[in-house]
Amino acid sequence: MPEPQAASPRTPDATRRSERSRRAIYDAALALVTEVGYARTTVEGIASRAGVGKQTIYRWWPSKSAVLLDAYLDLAGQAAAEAQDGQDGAEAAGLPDTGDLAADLRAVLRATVDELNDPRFEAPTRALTAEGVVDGELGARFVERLLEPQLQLYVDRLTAAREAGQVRDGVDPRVAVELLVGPLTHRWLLRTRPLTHAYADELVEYALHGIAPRQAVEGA
Amino acid sequence: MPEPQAASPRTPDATRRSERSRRAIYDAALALVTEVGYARTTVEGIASRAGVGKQTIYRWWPSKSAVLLDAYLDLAGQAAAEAQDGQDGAEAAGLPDTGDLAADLRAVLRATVDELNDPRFEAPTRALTAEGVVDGELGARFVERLLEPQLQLYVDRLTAAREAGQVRDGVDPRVAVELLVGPLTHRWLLRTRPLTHAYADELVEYALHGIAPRQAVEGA
Amino acid sequence: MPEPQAASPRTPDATRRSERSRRAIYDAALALVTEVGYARTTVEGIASRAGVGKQTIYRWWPSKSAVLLDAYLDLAGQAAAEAQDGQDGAEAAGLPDTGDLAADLRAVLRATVDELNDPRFEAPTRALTAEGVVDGELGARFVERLLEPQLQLYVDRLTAAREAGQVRDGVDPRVAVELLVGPLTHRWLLRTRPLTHAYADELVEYALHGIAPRQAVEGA
Amino acid sequence: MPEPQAASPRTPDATRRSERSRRAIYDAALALVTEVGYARTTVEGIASRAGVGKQTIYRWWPSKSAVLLDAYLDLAGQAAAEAQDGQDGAEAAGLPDTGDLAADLRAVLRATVDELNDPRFEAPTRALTAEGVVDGELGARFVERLLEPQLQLYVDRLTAAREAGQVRDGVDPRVAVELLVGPLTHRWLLRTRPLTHAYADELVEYALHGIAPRQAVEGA
DNA sequence: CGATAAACGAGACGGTACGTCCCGTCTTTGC
DNA sequence: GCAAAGACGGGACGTACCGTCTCGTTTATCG
Repeated sequence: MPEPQAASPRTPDATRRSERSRRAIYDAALALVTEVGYARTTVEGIASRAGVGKQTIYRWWPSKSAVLLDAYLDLAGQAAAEAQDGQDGAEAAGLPDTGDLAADLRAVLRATVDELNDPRFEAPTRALTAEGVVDGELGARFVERLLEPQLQLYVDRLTAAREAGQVRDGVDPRVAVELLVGPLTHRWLLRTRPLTHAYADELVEYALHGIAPRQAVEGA
Repeated sequence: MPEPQAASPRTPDATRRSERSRRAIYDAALALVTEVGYARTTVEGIASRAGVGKQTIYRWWPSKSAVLLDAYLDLAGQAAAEAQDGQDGAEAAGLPDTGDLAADLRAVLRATVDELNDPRFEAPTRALTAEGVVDGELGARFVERLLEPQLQLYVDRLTAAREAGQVRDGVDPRVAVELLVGPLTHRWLLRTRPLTHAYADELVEYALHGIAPRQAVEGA
Repeated sequence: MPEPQAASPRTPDATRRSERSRRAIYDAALALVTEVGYARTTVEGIASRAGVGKQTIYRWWPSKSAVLLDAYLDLAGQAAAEAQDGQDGAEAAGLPDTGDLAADLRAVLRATVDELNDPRFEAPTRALTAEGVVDGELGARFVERLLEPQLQLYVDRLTAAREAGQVRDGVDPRVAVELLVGPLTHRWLLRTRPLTHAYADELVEYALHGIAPRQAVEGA
Repeated sequence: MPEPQAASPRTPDATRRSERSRRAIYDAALALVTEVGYARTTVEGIASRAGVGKQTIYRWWPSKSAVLLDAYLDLAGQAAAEAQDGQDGAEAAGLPDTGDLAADLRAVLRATVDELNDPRFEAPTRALTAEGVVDGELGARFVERLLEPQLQLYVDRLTAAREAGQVRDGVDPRVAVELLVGPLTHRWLLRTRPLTHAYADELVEYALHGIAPRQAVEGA
């Protein structure tokens, strides 16, 4: 039953789309970005490596960066699904909550450090971030689809902590999150210093002091 | 063919360099990046706009990004010189030290916010940062020539504060700096939230709490 | 899979063919060639204009030129049928034979001039002729199906004239035909000079002199 | 001293043109047309075979057919120069004039037959003629640069013959030329019959009868 | 002060990739 | 089971820039 309402002139029919090609394009795009870098990755190269016509790429994506974004989201989705399997599965992808806020944050930030240092992720993540810095639209989608959901997990965990009295009233959890994540990102993006577990621990320590209730600090 | 002793063919004679062309190239590069964005700024476009032969660009710079970096450093240098004129001039570009650490940091961070929001700086800064994220070598030069000297000013101010007992012993000033600057950069680069004075103030508050001496907090 | 007795997969069943589509394809092909020229007429364009799937064209024709050839033969057939209605119909499409060879040939050549100048025919005739010049196979079909039958009419008329003593013995009627038709075609194809009735008359005069019996010329 | 008047915006500087590339392009174009035919000759193919950038072709010619036209004119020029060397040289490329008109024309038409049957010329000549049939502008240039000069030689020879009383007064030499050349072209382009010396001789015989003075025929 | 050599403006060159148009094939859906 | 629709792998289009390479033309020391 063809939907008569939708589908403007130049809009292809998504139901006929080749899954095979989509996968091949994702794989080729990620491989090329990793191997030769973003600037030297070309649509033509992706098409040729994926064994696909160029038009098949241009039919579904407007630009190289858009392809890479989807390829990356797909990769992140897979990685998340795998990680999920290691947990009990029921309560989805929340941050751990053992009651020990500092320990929980250290674990998560250390994991983030590891991921950022993982060569499998490094090239595409850098490429997309850089592209998003310059191309507002791509950046917005990147943030919306990937970054914000992740930050929201921190916000949730910190909100819980505040309700448990571990965080000072009046602290904006959003700002608190950025106090942790901002420096990490800064170091990684700008390569000013190596990104280590020790750095993650230090950040957690300073940030938690910064947002702790006054008496909590006193009692420590 | 008499071989002169010095200066191989590939090394142009910098003393004969046309200052006029250099300036025109900087201006054209910055203007184009601002007007059409980094990706659509081309060496050919810069040359044509500057009324300069392409070879004159390739003679002195290896790539588009290198031109832009120099153009940007030139711009930053001018801006710094102007800002300098407002100060007493003798003790160069140190951070203010009124004794009130929080107030000093708020002032500096607010100024940074203003600069990042200045459309005159935004496009080239984003362009160079993004390029540096992906191109390690350019990034390194960008950091070395521009970012590190600035961060060092913070480090100096915080070191002074620590000696004055306003910062907890054992706190790494470098990490403390990143606690302030990292979140700011994060917000600006990724455009997750608007960059305001209020945000700068909040960061200073939380960060200072985080690195304050225990008793200082207690006594507050 | 039950193999039906006749019609291999590659041979579609012509009895089920859609007459409606065939007509629409002919019309679209001729219209496009006339409007945008042969080179910019595409199979996709014909299909879309005819409201027909591309495969419907490829099912029945091997190439763009083959479609156009059939479309043209169809058009020529219609034109011939119309012209026929003006005659007594019984003796089909022979050249007129009033006994005055020169007058008969003038009439026919003038009619040919008019047809070649008819914008309805010009574009497709040029397109097919040009294609046939380069593509031997298409050219052969074009000649066999269209040109040769027409030239044969001239041959017949001239043979009759020779038997009536109006043409010198030993003259090859085929060559004589080309003496008339060749120059006409030459002028039309190569656009060296305008194609007029006067030119047709002149050709008839010279050619008839050329093939006349010696005494006939003497007696004239 | 740069000429300030000439050279509109997008007009390249012809004085800097690479003769090497021009030659390579001509050779590649002619070779490809001969080897794979006009339709399957591509600008990309010519460029690649000539070891030349595509832009170098598009800088100097607007289309594939224009390239081929120039390549062909070059070839024809060379061939003419070679042929010239065989003659006494002084009186350029006029048709022979031995006083025997029929013999002279037979010689020339036979040479034309040989050239049209020469595989070295066949493919490009067909290609250009066909293209000119469809593309009026190219056709006009082809006729002007190549065909008309040749036909003019015939016109000159026939005019001389008329003055010598070998051609009837009142005969238009131009039409007379087409009486000879038209049928030849017709047979060659449309491949209706093989193109032979005998055919050339027959054409000369009939055509000369057609344009002979009345008494001349009588006296023959 | 005039010679000379380097930097300059200009832009042609061999290339690579762009994003688009069609090719001819294949697959899905509906009549 | 043909037909409309159109996605697919592929090839070529004509354009934009790349970075290199001559060209004359300034320009600015040096002999």
